[in-house]
Amino acid sequence: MRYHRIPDETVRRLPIYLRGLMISADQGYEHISSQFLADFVGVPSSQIRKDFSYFGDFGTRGVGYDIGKLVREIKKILRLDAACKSALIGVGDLGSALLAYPGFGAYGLAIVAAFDVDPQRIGQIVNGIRIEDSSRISELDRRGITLAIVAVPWAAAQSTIDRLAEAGIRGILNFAPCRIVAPRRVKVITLDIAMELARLPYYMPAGGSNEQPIAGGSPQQEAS
Amino acid sequence: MRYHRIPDETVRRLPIYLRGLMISADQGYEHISSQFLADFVGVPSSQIRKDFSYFGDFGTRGVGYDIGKLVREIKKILRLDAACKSALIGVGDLGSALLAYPGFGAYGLAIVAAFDVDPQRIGQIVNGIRIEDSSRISELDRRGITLAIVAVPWAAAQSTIDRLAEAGIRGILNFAPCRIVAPRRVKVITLDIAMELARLPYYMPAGGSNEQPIAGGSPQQEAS
DNA sequence: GTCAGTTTGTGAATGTGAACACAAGCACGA
DNA sequence: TCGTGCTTGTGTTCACATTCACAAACTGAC
Repeated sequence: MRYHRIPDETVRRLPIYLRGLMISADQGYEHISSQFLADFVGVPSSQIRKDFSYFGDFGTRGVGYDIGKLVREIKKILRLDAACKSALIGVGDLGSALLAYPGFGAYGLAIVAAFDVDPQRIGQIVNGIRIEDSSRISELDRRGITLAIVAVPWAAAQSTIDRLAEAGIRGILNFAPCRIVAPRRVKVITLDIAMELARLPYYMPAGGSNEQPIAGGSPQQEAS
Repeated sequence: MRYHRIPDETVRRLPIYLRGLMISADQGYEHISSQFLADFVGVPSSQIRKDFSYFGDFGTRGVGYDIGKLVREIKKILRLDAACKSALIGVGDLGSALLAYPGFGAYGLAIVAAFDVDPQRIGQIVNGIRIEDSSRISELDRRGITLAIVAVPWAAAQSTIDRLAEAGIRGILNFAPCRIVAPRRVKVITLDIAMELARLPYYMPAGGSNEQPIAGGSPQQEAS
C-alpha cells in the first residue's frame, strides 16, 4: 500500500522500532518477525505490521522483516540517515545533564554547540563542548546546525525560540513549561517534565480520598 | 453533563489548564472565559469547554469560569489536592538536575527522598536532600511516599521498577529509554528524551534530500 | 421588564487511530 | 509438484477525539 500518508502516531513509534531493530541487529539477527519485535518493544504486532506497511513492503511472508533494510528505511523516513547536529541553549542543571546524556548517539544525533547568557559559564568546557555567548546563535545556520534543544528558564523561552527561528533552525525540543508560538516552518516539541509527573496521581485511585474512581483502572503503561 | 467518563486526552490537558488558571489567579483575575484561557494555553476554546463539561458545570453563561472553583476541582480530579511526595531513584546528571528543578512545586509535588547505588554518592546532600542507599527503597511505603522518578541507566531500569512496585509505589515517571513491564496497579509514564529529539528531523522536509515530502507540512506545534 | 451583548454547554458531524480477522504469499520437505 | 506451517499485508469494524454550530442562560443598561 504505497503512496499513503504516514499517520502522526506511526511517526511517533518509529524511533521505538528503530531502537529495537538496532539492538536486534547487534545481537546478530538478520530477520525479525512482527511478533518478536512486538514482544521486544511492547507494541501489538498488528500495529507494527500496519505501521511498516505505510511506507512499502519490507517484509517477506513466512520469513519476517530484513532488519538491515528496515533500519535504513526508517532512518530515511525520519531523516536520520545524514547525521543531525544540534545546539543546546541554556546550560543550567538540566542543560548540563543533556550535554552529558549518552542516549542521542544511537540515533545519529549529537549536541555540537552550547550557548548561555551567564558570563560565568561562557568559555567553560562541559563534556567537550565550549559554552558560547548567546549572541552567536545567529551563526547556527552557517555552521550547519539544524536542531536546537531549549533548556532556559520559562521567562526566556519565547525570546530564545524567536532568535532560533530567525537563525534558520527548523526543529526545536523545548523543556520550558509554557506556551510557545513559532513560525509555521519551525516544528516545536515541548517536553514538560512537571506536567507529566502531575498527571500521575490521577491514575492512583485507591488513595484515602472518598472520591469516586470515575475513570477505569490504570491501563498498564504509556510511552512518552 | 455529569457522570461522564473523562477521556485520557482531557486528563493530559488538565495540568496545562491548571497552570494557566493559577497564573491568571496570581494576576488577580477571578473569572476567565474559555476564549481567554484558549489564547493563553494554546488549546481551542471549544476543546476547553468540552473538557470542563466532563466534570460538571463550572462556568456561568455570559461570565466565564470561576478560577478558584476550577483550580480546586482540577486539583481534586488529578488528586493534587493533598500534596504528593516523590522519591528520586538515580542521582546522576539527570537525577541531580531533577532535584534542582523548581517546576514541581506549582503542582504541589516535591521530591523528598533520593536514592543511588554508588557508595561515593550515598550520604552526599544535593539540594537539601541526603542521598540514601538503594536498599532503603523498601521503606518508601512507610514514609508515605507514593510517586517515584526513575533516572537510572537503562540496564537497571526494570529491576529498579520491580523493587518500587514491591515497595508499594503506585506511579512512576521513567526516563530510561527501554520497555518496562510493571504490575497493573502501577502506572508508568515513560519520557524518552532522545526519542523525542529523533522525531524532530522528520518534520523538516525542505532539507537537501531528494526525498518526497510524503506527509504534509509541519503542524505548528505539539505539547509533550 | 426588555433588549443587546456575551459566554457556556452540548448534540451532531467529522476525522483519526486501533483492533481484528483473514486472504495472499513464501519456505521447506516429501 | 503438492501440502503444511508460518508470516505478512490489508480491508473492515470499532472506539475515541476534535470540530462545529447553535440554543440556553446570564449580565448590565435603560
